[in-house]
Amino acid sequence: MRFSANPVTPCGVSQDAPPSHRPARTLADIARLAGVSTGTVSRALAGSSLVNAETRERIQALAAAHDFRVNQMARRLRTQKTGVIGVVVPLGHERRQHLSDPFFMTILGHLADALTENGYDVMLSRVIPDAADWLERIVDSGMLDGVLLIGQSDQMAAIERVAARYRPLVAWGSSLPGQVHCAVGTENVAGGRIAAEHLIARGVRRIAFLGELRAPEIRARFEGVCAAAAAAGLPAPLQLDTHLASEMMEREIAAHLTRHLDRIDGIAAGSDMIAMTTLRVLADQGMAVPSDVPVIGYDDLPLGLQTVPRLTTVRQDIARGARAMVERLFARIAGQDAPSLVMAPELVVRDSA
Amino acid sequence: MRFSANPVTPCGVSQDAPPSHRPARTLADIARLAGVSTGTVSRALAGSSLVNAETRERIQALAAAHDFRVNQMARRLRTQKTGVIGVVVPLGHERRQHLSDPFFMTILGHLADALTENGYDVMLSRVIPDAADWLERIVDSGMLDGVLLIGQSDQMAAIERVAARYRPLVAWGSSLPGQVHCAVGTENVAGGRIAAEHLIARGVRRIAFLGELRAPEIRARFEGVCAAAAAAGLPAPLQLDTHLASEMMEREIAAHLTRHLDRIDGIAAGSDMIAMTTLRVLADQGMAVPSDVPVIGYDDLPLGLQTVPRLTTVRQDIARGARAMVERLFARIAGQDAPSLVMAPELVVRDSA
DNA sequence: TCTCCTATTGCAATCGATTGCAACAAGCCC
DNA sequence: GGGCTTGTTGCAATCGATTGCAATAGGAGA
Repeated sequence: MRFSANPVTPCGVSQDAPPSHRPARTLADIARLAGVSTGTVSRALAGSSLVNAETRERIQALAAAHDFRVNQMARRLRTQKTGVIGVVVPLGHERRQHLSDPFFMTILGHLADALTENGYDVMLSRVIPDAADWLERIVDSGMLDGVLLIGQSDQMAAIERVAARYRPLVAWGSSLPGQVHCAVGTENVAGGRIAAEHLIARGVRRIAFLGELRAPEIRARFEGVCAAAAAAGLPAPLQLDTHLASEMMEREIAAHLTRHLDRIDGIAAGSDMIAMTTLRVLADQGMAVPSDVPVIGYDDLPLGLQTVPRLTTVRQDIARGARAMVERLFARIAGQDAPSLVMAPELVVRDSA
Repeated sequence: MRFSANPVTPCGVSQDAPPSHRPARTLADIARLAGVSTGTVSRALAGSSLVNAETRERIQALAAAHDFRVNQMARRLRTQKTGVIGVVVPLGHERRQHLSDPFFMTILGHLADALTENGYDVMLSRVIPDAADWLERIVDSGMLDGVLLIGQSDQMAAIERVAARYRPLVAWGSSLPGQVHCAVGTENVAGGRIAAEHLIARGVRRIAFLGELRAPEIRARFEGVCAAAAAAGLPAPLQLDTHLASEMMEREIAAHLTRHLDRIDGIAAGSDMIAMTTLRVLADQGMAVPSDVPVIGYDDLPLGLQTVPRLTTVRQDIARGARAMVERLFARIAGQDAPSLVMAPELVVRDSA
């Protein structure tokens, strides 16, 4: 805690000096005090060179003394720029998935960093797309200069519809051929293939894939896993639905494994969170990873470094993806065009497979 | 993915029917179309009983057909209610701590849920309090109906100063005697004592505390640990600074443990994230938990269920805390008074201690 | 038929800033 | 001294909605 030399109150907290005058709420208040018009005050506070340097400083001092700050609502209405970017998490399938899902949070953190560094505020919405026009409501609210979507969920149709007329919109997720909206993501089919090939190289022959297929990303990863298995002449992988809501995930995986563990010898998880939960369940069941059954994840969350054993996974460069999303969004706000980005996934071999 | 029966484009996405008319942007557009005044349109869209049911429906239909949505900026300027709550993460010490810290994210998720359920939007700010008036800028921006602070960091003075005049402000964190701002948190001294007592009951005699003391919460937990040790006639615990930025944490803990492991026989961590990283480091160093050295965390994050061994910890009921913060904030927005809340921490015994 | 009441609707002020344009003074040159 | 530039400042429209009050029409009641 920082203690200053000021008098200290009973709670052990120093009080900075209060402003000596009563606060002013509007430009007009300051204008009256300074004996000028509101226009001049507005220009002075904006640092415009149109106003005399002396008056400008006098007005700024006055504003500071009355700790005046311009009303952003009014300013933004007038200038038609809000300085706010919406970061939206659509939970189409998986309504129970919590906002605290580590993948969301990792990418949200990077997005928030990039946006605040550029002077934008972040408006966070976790929406359950009940109404068909959920995205229209967001983009047409007049509150936002642009929108970033974390994941497409099962809302491709709604996103495409809006993107056709609303430019400053960028999504994290898949780019399908012919898609009009700008998306940043990794090549999920290739990623799935890489994961499976790694398992196969370790001698796995009967792969289980944990994850459900309604989200396009997860479905693509599964397709990659299937392709690799087919190419190696192995039987088709066993696909086991796994919901992302953390409360249910552990029970569900445990049930899957007790039922199917004798029929498989390696696990490709649809995400790192699924993989981490799987490690936990396997430990409970007395199975050793990777010697009894190797496990590979997908995402490369920082948390994967903390597990025992450390998670082998397929890396999506989330930090780079977030930067790319913000770059593309700014380009689109500036009226330029910005194409989708598909990043190559990368195998990260640690200890679990 | 949901496929509808509509014609399908090459990207495999169905196109919903576009609106048949060109979109209307303002109330005045709709008013012209309907042959009424903007006032009537405004009332009609608000569902006011002042306008004839027939006209009301006609206007609503018109608005829907031209997919019109009222400009929130203008509406909010006029009504002086923004419908937005700021959720602010001050990073005073620990500037490098990332927004993706699981504790932040867990509480943020709960706050966001509670706020959106009540029809509020969430504006997220991660601020590094360089300027002395960082909080004034936020509360006086005119964009927010209220502010929730996640953690007080080392900014007690700034928070107290603003809280003295700005009512709708609630913080997560400590309540010090005489404090004017409303805080919701747990009794950290008691929590620290509980943790240490549990270790001591397991036979630990030389406790190490991992965490740095600039944040008031962590400091209080350490005081509790010290009190318990003193009460049991044990030597003073060894306090080891641990930064919260995840990149540094593992290296730092590893360095601490190689230096001091022979002098301690039990570890109380300042937070669950520190505890989880400690488990990971101990596994690397070939130490068994809890038989060689027990480890206890603090927070009870959902992630603690996923570690091997499962984390023994001191529970803060984050969900309840988040609900309490939102309740108190709403009370304050409504002009009522709302006192601070100090919740009792609770020991959660799992496998790590 | 006249008055009064009620159900609708329009008018215009208002929220608090920004900004193009006009106005004005001082200074300069010829 | 008149015309012109330059540097400042004020005026007033504007952003897009909300809302108190006035105005109107039509019907009911006496």
